[in-house]
Amino acid sequence: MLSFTEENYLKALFQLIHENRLKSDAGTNELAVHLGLKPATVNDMLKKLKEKKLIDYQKYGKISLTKLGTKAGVEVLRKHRLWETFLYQKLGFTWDEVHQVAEQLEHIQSQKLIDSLDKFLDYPEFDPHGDVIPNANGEIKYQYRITLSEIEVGKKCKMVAVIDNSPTFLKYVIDLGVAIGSEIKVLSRIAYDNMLLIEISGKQVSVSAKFAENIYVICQDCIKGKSCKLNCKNF
Amino acid sequence: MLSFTEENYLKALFQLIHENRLKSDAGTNELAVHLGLKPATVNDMLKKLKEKKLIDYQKYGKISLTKLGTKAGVEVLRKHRLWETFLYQKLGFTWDEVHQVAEQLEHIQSQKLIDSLDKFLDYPEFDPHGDVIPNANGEIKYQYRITLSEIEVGKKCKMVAVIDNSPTFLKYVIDLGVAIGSEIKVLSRIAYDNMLLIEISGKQVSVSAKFAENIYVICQDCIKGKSCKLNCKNF
DNA sequence: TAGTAAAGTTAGACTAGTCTAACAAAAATA
DNA sequence: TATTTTTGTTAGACTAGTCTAACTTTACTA
Repeated sequence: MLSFTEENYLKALFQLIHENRLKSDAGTNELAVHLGLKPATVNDMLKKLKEKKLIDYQKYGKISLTKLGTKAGVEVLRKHRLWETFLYQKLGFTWDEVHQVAEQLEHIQSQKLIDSLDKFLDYPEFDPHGDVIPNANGEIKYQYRITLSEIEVGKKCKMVAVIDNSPTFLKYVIDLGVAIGSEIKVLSRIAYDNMLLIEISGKQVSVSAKFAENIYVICQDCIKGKSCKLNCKNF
Repeated sequence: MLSFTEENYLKALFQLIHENRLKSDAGTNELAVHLGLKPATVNDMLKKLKEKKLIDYQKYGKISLTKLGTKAGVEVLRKHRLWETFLYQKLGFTWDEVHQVAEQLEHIQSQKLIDSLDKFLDYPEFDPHGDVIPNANGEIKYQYRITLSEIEVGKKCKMVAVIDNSPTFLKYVIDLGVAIGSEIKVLSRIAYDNMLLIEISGKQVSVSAKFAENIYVICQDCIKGKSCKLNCKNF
């Protein structure tokens, strides 16, 4: 049985290693930032997780998950996303409210609970932020997708997910009138700082590069089901 | 913000003090037994709870809850019973499975969550074991009731709740074919050890005094809505 | 490639919650 | 009321998880 804390480390590692297509390993400092802890604290826990055969790790080396650790991390992620879906679909929570509560609910220990919840929600594929929900076997059907910042000027795309889950970001997204499923057209890009002028349901808005890097989309070809010319996948 | 542990102590104290009509205060050892901890451990926590003005307590004296402590204890009990109802009604858990999972769920911190859950369940009054669910203001409408062991030979009664929530007890109850709402007739009582011969839906069974003390019922007069001659109330 | 910056590690300390063992007070009872 | 039993308290120790401060290794860059 894993502790609340151990589960958080494994979930974080899984996300850093497997849900970020820019890299495929993790370091102590990076993990510390992700968890909001100090590197020294993380270092202690890494020894413990290695001892328990949940991670592979050598002093001063990079961190990777063992099969066992991966399984545990995915399981927590599955719980998190199922609870988010429950809160959103059944209890009327908004997009930006679900994450914080799911952070607590994901640690409830009961196989029957999570299986029943999955069934109750009719085996959802995506959570309210557009992220894939791992199935009961821990399998994840990743969706092909790129960030809004990678779309060429003049092209259309469809929003499928967000990266940043913070209430601040999500509230801003809602205010802009964008949601999962929205069609977005990139009208122009400012070379200096990569600000974008985009069109959403007829309205034109300027958004920062930071914003565009936190919105996942699928490209025009993917919308139409044509063969995709971009490297339109998560990893 | 109270810790997981503090919440457990306050819930336990509320139950010991207010949901047991035989007594109206609690002691260190008793609380330790209820929580499955050692008296020394409980003693330490009592000092902490007193410091936080959640309990009234003097060295070697009895323990009582302050207004603040009562409020917190009731809130945890409310959460526990709402979650039990959710698991039973929506996720298909059985009577004897809900308690253990609700022990974890009762500590999730989110006012919105519990209010939404209450609404989602259509403001239930009783949990699957027949216990009253405190409302959003912390008010509890206790039901008039006595234990099966107090019913006179020859009289009928109706089961409204169980005291013992352990899976062992609940499975036995199910096996006997009794459930909340069942009519029970007391046919005879053995003077030596207070064993009862009872009739449930036509069948006759012998049950121990211990069993009868863990079943809450309302008497014949209460079923018919007549004035109750027994002291047919919880406290 | 030498020096600096970044990343990672170690040692020592603290808190919350638990325990055991020894002791003290209160209650029960002979 | 004196003695025994029950109940409650204290002191000291342990674990998990966290921190700060000092140090070491690796990576970057001038």
